[in-house]
Amino acid sequence: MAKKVQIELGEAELEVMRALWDHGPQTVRDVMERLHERGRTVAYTTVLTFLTRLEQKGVVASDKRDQAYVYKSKISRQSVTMSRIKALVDQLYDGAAAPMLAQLIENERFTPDEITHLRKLIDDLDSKGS
Amino acid sequence: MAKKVQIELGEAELEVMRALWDHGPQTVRDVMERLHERGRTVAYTTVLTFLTRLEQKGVVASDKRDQAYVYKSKISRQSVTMSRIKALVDQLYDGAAAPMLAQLIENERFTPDEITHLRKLIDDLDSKGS
DNA sequence: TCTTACCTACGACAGCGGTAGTAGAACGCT
DNA sequence: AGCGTTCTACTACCGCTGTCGTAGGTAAGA
Repeated sequence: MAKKVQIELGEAELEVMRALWDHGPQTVRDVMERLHERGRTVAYTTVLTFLTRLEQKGVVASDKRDQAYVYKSKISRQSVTMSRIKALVDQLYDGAAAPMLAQLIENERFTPDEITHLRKLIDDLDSKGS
Repeated sequence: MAKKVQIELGEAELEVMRALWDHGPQTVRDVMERLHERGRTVAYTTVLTFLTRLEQKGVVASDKRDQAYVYKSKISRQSVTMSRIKALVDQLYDGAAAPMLAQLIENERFTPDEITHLRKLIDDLDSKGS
């Protein structure tokens, strides 16, 4: 379970990953359309560049099918999220997650349902123990 | 209280901000020493560049005292944290904080004390309401 | 006064990420 | 066979960030 030392993804690259996470393996053209839907109207070759770089970084894989390559994500959204949060917590709180979590809880607005859900998550922590 | 639309800080810049947050207003040399203590052995002029850029970005202020300028942060650690988290949540979860929070709670290890504290925070949300 | 030490201003450079153009291969239609 | 469409490979460029070096000011000691 060796974690990549760092999964370094830019903002646009992340949106490409999202397209793959949300809609499964796709061609360059597919991904481009997803990005356009989300308001990022980039050129076809730009998307190609993104995917090529992501493949070099080892976070997506491609295989030729019919005319075009189909790209799929090799990493989970969760691993990226956690990696990012970890970086954040390290950079701002020396790795202590609790204070950041506290701040997050205090500053965000949650619906009653969400609150109930969060409480349940916290409760579950007890039984699990550290 | 209009927040900057975006507080865009690099990783090294963030460490400079931390030095200012943790130890108050300081000279270039002071900040450099803080960075060295934290294992970032950068040159004096590099720190100077950081502080100059941060001032251009409007997040630190300087005033001349004796020989050297003393720099101080103009923004709070909290605002930066929230801004970063917001970016993260937007980028990965379309702005829905709860799912990310949930993932964070599930993946991090907390001490019993921290759990108690977190529970209290959640409880307080109820009384406060949205 | 000359030297030394420290400070700031300015310029430079490389790597990365976002963005795209062009060239050339491959496929299909006429 | 020739043409248009589509795909990939390559190259390029700009702005930002991390990193310094050099040059020139100024204060303080020899």
